[in-house]
Amino acid sequence: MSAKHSINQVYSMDLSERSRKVLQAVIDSYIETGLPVGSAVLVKKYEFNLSSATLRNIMAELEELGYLTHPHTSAGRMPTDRGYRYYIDTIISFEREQPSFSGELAQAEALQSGEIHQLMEEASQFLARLSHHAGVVVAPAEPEGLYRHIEFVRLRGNEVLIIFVTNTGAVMNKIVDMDEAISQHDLNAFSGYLDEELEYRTLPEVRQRLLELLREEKAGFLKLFERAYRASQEIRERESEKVFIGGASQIIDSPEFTDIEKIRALFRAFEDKYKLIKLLDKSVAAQGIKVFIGSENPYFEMQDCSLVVGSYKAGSAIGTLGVIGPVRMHYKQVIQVVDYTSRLLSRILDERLKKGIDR
Amino acid sequence: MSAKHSINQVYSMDLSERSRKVLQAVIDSYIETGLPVGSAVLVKKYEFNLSSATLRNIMAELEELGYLTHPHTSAGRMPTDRGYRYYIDTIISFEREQPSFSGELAQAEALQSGEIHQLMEEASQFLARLSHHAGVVVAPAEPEGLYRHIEFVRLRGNEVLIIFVTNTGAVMNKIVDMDEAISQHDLNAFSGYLDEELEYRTLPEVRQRLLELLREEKAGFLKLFERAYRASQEIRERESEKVFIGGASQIIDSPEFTDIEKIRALFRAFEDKYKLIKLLDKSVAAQGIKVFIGSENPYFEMQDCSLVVGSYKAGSAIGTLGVIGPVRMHYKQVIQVVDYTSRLLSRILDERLKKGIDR
DNA sequence: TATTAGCACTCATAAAACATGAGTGCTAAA
DNA sequence: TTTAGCACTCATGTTTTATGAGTGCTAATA
Repeated sequence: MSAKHSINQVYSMDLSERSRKVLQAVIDSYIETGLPVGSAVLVKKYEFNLSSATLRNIMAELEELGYLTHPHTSAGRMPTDRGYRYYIDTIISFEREQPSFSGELAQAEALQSGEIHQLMEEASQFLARLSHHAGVVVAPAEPEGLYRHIEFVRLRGNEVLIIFVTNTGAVMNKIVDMDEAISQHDLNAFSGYLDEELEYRTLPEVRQRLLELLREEKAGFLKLFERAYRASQEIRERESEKVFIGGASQIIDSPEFTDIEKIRALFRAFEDKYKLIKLLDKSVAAQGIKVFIGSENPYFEMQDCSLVVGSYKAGSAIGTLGVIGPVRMHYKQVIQVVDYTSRLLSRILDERLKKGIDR
Repeated sequence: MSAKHSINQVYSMDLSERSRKVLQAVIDSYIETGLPVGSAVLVKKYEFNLSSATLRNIMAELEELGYLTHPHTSAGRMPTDRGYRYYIDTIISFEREQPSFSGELAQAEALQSGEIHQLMEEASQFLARLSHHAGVVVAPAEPEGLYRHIEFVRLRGNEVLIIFVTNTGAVMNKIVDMDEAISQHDLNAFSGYLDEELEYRTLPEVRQRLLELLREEKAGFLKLFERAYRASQEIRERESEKVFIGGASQIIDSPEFTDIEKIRALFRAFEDKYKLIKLLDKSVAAQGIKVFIGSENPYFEMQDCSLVVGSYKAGSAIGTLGVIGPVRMHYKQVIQVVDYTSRLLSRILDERLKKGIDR
């Protein structure tokens, strides 16, 4: 599914079928147990018709190629980041249908009626529950939907509350300070004017049009235009900052995080939402799922973690979501969960969107 | 400041001035270093003109009374929860003015213009930063402010978006499904009607009045009334569920939490926002700061923590806020921080409120 | 009577010594 | 090319052995 990291490494040829099977067995076993895998274990658990000595030779080979390591001489083998990479890129395969999730699906569908941010919050918990790791959902930079209505409410002489509404029912608001008092009557007139002017536009178009109108305007609502435009900018920034993290405590459950220092660093990173956003947003270039394994991770606070990222679309806007967990995670399952959730979320948002289209 | 736990214990009399000083010294030293305090340390660090032997006798006495313990025979003394309780109730004193915070104050003031939830989010981080523990802010069960405006936006035939606005600029919204189509024109008429009917009422009054109007209503807007009322209920529940936790990772820094199990339990508890709300809300009976020390804590997941809780008022509504940290915390400082923040937050909200009053 | 010096005793903690066994790499035979 | 065999390594766990901080108690002292 991911390509970036495999593109300039042609490793599919330099491994015999047998070696690949051994690598898979080692990784499978290690993912399952968390214990370094010795040659004897391979003989017992898997059906190679080979002796432990032969398997030792093969593993030594795989180690030379950088796919496995040794914690120390007398220990079994465990995968390196590179080993995991190979495993994901060329060994395991994915099926789309996930009948095992269907029980949980009903619950997710129930979200449909909720508020959009609540939906994302619950989606992050959904990810966490299914993956047994931390789930993250980042709201799209641009809220979904088309312009539907703008309302100005005068709070006090100079303070005016601006409310934007999209046809999907998203509500965004901002208090602005006008330099001079404006009557509610004038505000209503302006609102009506904008409703006609901006109807059915996407939000980027709205901002664009506001800017044009602002420039055309000779007098009258000049100040109001200017404030509305600025508000639309600020709202956009504010909305795009929303991150939802579910099941962060699951991280602690992983036996790999015995080291308090690592846990601390990780939770610090979780608190720095801005970084998280950048991390996820940067990660997702196109469609599909992308996996970052340990050291591949752009943020070094997270180099003990792996990251499985996907995207979902809300109309024209694109949001990101993913799972953060230890490097030793059940990639196949997690990738399927992320894939499933991203499509689920897209579908739910799509339905909301469709509802709004013919108002 | 707190009384609950000291009311039925008359311990102020049964301790000599000297014993009290020793208890204070032990607790001070323990809070500072985290190490059990031996008699020799007391001689060195504090100016009792007593030998270590005498201090040993006094400490043995304090132990008998239940204020101190021994981890083992050959270790120094450390406070029990009861010891901390005595310490807080009758030994330390608090000053209101906190010049050391003033540097941070400016930053907090800057919050004033932000959205209310962002304000609370930042307040939780403010608490965390100043206390070096986790900071929690719970939104008031009832949003501040008075009725200002209601807006109905038709999204699609049967779906209507209801937006409530208070005179403080709080915006709450909810999508409802009408059984039959209603024109935007009718919705506007209804909105105008409600604006006249509900102006300047508090939100509980609004709900009350809506219910009355609903009963009086023979026909016409009956269904709309009913939906508006139900929306107001649901919004209330939703709004009251907001909890903001800042600096949760600070918890991990405390050397007391070496035990991964404890950390995990705690973070689980943090994720269960509903419980947190109950915890804080139940804790604050009246004005003032309340302290829960270790086992005094109503939730056993948190019996290794202490809790310093305060309240703030937003108009007629009351919200809670506090700090959660290890039992060995710098109570004096933390109490001052919570006290300070609660008054700061009240003041900021009050100013917002005043602005709204003469619209 | 209150305080203190002195001393035997306790026990957590750290270091050292030792045993165990899982798992390896290598060699030589099959 | 595979495998049996064996010496070797080294993390992990256990036992042993100091070390010393800190106590409680007793008897001397002010």
